[in-house]
Amino acid sequence: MDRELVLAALLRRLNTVSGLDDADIAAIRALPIAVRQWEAGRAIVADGSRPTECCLVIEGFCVRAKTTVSGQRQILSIHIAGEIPDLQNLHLHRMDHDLIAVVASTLGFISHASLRALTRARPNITEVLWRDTLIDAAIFREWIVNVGQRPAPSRLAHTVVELRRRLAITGRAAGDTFEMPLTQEQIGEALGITPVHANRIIRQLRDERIIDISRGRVAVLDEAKLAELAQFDDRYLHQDASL
Amino acid sequence: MDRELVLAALLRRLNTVSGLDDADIAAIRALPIAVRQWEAGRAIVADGSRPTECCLVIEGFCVRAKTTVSGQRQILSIHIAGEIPDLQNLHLHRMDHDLIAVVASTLGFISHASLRALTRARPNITEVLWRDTLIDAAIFREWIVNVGQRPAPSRLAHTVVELRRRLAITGRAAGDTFEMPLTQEQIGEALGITPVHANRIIRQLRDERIIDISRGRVAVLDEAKLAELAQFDDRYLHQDASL
DNA sequence: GCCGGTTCCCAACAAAGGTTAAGGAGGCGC
DNA sequence: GCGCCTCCTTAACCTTTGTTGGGAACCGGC
Repeated sequence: MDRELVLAALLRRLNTVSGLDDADIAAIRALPIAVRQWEAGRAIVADGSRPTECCLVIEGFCVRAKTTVSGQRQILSIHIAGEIPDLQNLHLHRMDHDLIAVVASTLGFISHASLRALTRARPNITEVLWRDTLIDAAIFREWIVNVGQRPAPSRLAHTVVELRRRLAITGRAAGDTFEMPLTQEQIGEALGITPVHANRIIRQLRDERIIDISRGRVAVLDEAKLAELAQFDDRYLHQDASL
Repeated sequence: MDRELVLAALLRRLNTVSGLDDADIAAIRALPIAVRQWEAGRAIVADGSRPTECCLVIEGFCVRAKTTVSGQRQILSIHIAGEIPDLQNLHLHRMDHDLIAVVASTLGFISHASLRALTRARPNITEVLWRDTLIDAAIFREWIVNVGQRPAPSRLAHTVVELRRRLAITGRAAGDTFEMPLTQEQIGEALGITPVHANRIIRQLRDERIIDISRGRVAVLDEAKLAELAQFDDRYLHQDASL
């Protein structure tokens, strides 16, 4: 297993606050992680459940989503390798949304018990994990702005730029194309629009030669126009603790 | 000052996880809090700033909001007495949105230094504060669903029911009416619609005798129809740690 | 290679929400 | 009491997005 690679991705993300010493890093490396393969479309943690472990994305893509009483689904976030999308369960106990693998993925499961032991023993790690959940919340805030204020083409552009930026940190968005394995229906669920309208704006941005989204990949055709549309300000990602 | 009352509200909120012992409570009570009056409309913490203290709402109403490059504003959350709307700054350092008092308010400021000392000394308190920020994030998630999936009248209904529920916990929403001191423009900013459309749906819900919003107060006229519209499921508030 | 499902694509029409513009009510300072 | 300012209110018109219904392309399983 490329356990080393996974831990490296996780540690790089956590370490943006540069508060981890060697002993902290060793303790994280020593965490027992159960690696499992997950098939596309299968729920990892279901709304209403009370999980006893957290899920580290090793390879693949996951989304968090809520379904309303009337059956509409809203995607809340997209998660990539190196992230722990259900870290909040360490203190919230009951899921208020679903966590789903959108493509076949490799996942690592870490028991709450071992994470709690870690945070009790090492305050540095507690702060770093806490910070991680705070960045998660910052991304939710920007997602609210996206869905609440931007017209659909800008919404799509912003989401694409955010994902690209996050993938780039782990070296997965080199060049002008990167993976975004969502169907048009799922893109609609993320942006708060219908699949028909998602198709319309994807086509529109393709016709305007700004981005081309097809078969789970995004190709950036015009960097400048994309930036213009997305109005992306990366401060909310809190990548650099010194800024 | 009714410092006792304030601390009681704060402790009740934090204590939903029932993880605080007497020594923890004593330590929180011993926190140095600088009480200040704030005028309506004035920013408490501005986007881009690097605060050195957290703000406890003692009396009044605050909102968090983001302004896009093109000048549109989205309200992200509404905060009431007993809450600490900028607790995330303890680990994020730089604000990615504004915190604003929407009416004249009494605020208590607690230095990051004293909060950090507290969390370093008392792991229970760390977990409780961490949990508080996680509930904050859970409310953001529901806000995304609200803005992304519900039609405008349901959006308004949901927001009203959520605020009412949270006010009720602190005994501020007894009976059929409660305070919601937002202008129609601000209601629009919270729901992701224009002030004109906000006015339209407020009028509509008034005409249909469901709720009456005027002069900063909400009167619930028809409990059943309101519930029907809002489709409110309070699980996301995580009020009871045992569920 | 064929078949059945999913995904993508598209057009016509309907509905929700945005824009512009303007008048009226209420509160506050002088 | 007057004037100013903010907030509320409304109408007419326009744009974006949703709905319905269909067909084409792709993919995995047999």
